[in-house]
Amino acid sequence: MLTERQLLILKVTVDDYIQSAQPVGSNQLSKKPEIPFSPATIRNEMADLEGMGFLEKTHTSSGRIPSEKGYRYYVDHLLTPRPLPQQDIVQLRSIFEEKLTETEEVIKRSAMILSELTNYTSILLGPDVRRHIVKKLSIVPLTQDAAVAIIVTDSGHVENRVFSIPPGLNPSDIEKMANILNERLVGVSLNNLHLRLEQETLTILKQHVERYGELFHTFRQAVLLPHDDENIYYGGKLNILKQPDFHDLQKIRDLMDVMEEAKHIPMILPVGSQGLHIRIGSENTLSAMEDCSVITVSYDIGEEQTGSIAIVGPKRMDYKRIVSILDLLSGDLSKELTRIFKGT
Amino acid sequence: MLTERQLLILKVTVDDYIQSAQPVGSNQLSKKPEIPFSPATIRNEMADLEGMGFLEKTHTSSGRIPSEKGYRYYVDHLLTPRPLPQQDIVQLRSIFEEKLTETEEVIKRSAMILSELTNYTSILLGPDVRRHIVKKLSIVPLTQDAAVAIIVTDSGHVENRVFSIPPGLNPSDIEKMANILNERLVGVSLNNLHLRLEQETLTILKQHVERYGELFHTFRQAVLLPHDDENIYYGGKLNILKQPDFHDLQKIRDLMDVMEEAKHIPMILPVGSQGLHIRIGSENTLSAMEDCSVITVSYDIGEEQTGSIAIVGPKRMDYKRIVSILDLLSGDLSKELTRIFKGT
DNA sequence: GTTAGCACTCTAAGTACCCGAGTGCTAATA
DNA sequence: TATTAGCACTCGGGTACTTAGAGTGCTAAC
Repeated sequence: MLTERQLLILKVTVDDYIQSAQPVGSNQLSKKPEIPFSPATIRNEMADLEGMGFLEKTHTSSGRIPSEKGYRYYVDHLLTPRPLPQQDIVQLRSIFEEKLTETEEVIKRSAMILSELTNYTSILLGPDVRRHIVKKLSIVPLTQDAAVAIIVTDSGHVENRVFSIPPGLNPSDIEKMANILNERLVGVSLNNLHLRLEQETLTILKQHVERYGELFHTFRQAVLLPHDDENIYYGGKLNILKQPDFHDLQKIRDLMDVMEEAKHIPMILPVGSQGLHIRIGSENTLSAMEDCSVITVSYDIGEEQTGSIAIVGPKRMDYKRIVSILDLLSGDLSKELTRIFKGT
Repeated sequence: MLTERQLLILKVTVDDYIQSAQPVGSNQLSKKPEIPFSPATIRNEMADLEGMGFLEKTHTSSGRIPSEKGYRYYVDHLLTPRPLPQQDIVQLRSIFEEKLTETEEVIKRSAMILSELTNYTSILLGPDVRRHIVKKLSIVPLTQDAAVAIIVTDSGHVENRVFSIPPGLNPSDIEKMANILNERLVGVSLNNLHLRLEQETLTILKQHVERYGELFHTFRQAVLLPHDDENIYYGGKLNILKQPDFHDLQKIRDLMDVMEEAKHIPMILPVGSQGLHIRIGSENTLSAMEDCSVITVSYDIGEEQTGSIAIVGPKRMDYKRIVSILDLLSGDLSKELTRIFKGT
C-alpha cells in the first residue's frame, strides 16, 4: 500500500519531529543524507501521506507533523530498535547495584532511575499483594481498647492496622484468638483471607473465645480494608512540566490529577496483559491522556506474580529509546525480583 | 508612625489585592463604603505608604500592590481574624467524622480536607516516630537467608524491614535473638534503640547466640536505616497550578520539586517551634519559595509529642482565613490524636 | 487638610506590515 | 513516465504604530 519511498519519508518525518518538536518541511527533509530526493518530490509524497491520513499540517502552509495514525504505523512497522547506549545500560543497571533486600525498594528505585533516564513520568505497579501468602499473623495490644493486627506475607510484605477492642474483654482471649488465627490462616493468600476467616475460623473461635463476635467483627473490618494504592510507585511526576508539548496549565493539572488517582491506574496500566504495549493519544481510555502516549510492559516475580511498568509522555515520545529501555528493564527486574522473592 | 487613615488604606489595599489579584488604584478604593476619602487623598496616602515601603507599583502608572513589608505589617497588626463560616467548620470537622483508629489516617485525611478548604498546598508532619516506645519486636523468617524485622510502637506504628541472614545459621538462634531483643528493648524509644542495641543487648547476645556477630550486624543495619520521609503527608500538591500568581512553569517545577524533597521539609516546617507562624516571600529560607507564603502551626499528641501543619500558597494568600482554619484544626487535631494515642 | 482638575505615563489590545518558511501546481527535464 | 525546477500563494510570527483606559503626581481651589 505504501511505497518504499513513502515509508522512508514517513519514518524520517516522524523521527525528525520526535527529535525537534517542530513541523517538518520538505526542504529540511531533502537536506538529510538518507533522503536523496528533491523537495518537490518529497512534497508530492507528503501530500499523498497526508491524503492517507499519516501526516497532518498545523496550518495551510506549515510543515507536516505525524497524525495518530502516522505514529501508529511508525511504531507498528517502522520501529527499528537500536541497541541502547552503554551509558544508559550502566545507569539502568545501577538500580541493582546495592543488593536491596526488599521488592518495594527495588521498584521504588526503578521508578526513579527510569524517570531520570527517560525524562518522562514512570508508573510502576508492584506485584499484587492479594496473592501473597500469609506467613505469620500477630495481634499486639496497645492500650485497653486498641490493638494492632500485623500480617506478614511470604514476600516480606507487612500489612498492619489498628483496630479497637470491645471494652472489658479478657486479654487472654485476644491471645487465644491470635493463636487460632495463626493456626488456621498461615499459608492462605490474602485474597482468600476473608473467605477463610468466615468459614473455618469463625466456628473454632466460637468454641474457644468468649464474646468472639465483637472482637472478630472489628478485627475482620481492620484486615479487609484494602490499601489499594500502596503498591503504585511513581518517578518523575514533574517531568511533564519539562515537555514543550504541554503548555496548557489546565491540561497539565488534569493529567497529573488523573495519574495520581489510584482508581485510574487500571486504565493506564493494563493489569493482566503480558509483554509490551503502546497506546497513542486517543487510544488511551482516559480523556485527560488524549495528548499522551503510554508504553507499558509487564515483568515477572517468580512463576506466578507479575507487575507492570508504564512510561507516560507526549505523543511525540522517543518510542525507539523507551521500548529498548523497557525491554531491558523488564528482563532485569524479573530476574532480580524473582531472586529476592525466592531468597536465593 | 502610621496614621489611622494610612492603616485603614493599607489594610483595605491588601484585602482587595488578596481578593482580586489585581493592582489596586485610588479610584477603586474610594468606591468602597469603608473608605470615605476622595481618590486624591488616597493617592497622597498611598504615595506615602509607598515611600515607607509598604506598597509597590508594578509600573509607573499602575495601581499599588503590597510589598513584603506591607504583608508583614498586615499580618502583624491588621489581621482581624473573623470567625470561620459555619460551612467551613463543618467541612473541617468532617475529618473526625468516622472515628479513625490510626494517627496516620487522621493526618492523611486532614491534609486532604485542608487543601480542599484552602485551595493551597498542605503539608503535615506526623509526630516524630523516633520518640515512640517499642512495644514489641519480632523477627519473622521468610526464606533460608532472609527475615523481616518488625517493631511495633506504643502509638500503633509498625516499622518493618527485611534483612538477610548469614548462610548456615541455626534457625533457633534467630528465635533466641528475638527473645533477647524483646526482653531488653521493649520500653525503649526508637531514638535510643541503637544505643541500647550496642550496649546492653550485644553482651547478652554474645553469651547465648552462636555467630551473633553477623546476625546482629545485618539486623542492626536493617533497623537503623531511617525512613525519614514516611511521616510527611501532602494535600493538594497540584493546587499551585490553580493560582494565577504562578505562571512561570520553571518556577512551578522548582517549587514542587523542593516541597516533595524530604530533606527540605525542616526548612519549610520549623520542627521544634510552638504555635502559629507566618513566613512571607523571601522570609522563607528556600529560594524556590521566595514567591510563596507559608503559615505553620503545631499540634500536640499527648503531653510530649508534637506535629506540625503548613499551608503553602502565594504571598497574596488569604491570611485571615488560613489563620482561622489552622487555629481551629490545630486544636481539634490535638484533641483527637491525643485521644487515639491514649486509647480512651 | 482635602479635593477637583489636568497633564502625563504606561499597559494592553488592536491594526498594519513584512519576512520567511512552506505549500501546491505547472511546465520543463532526464 | 517519473522527477524536478520554478513560481505564485498562504500563513504565522515578529515589529512598529495607534488608541483606549486606568492610574498617577502635581497644582490650585475649596
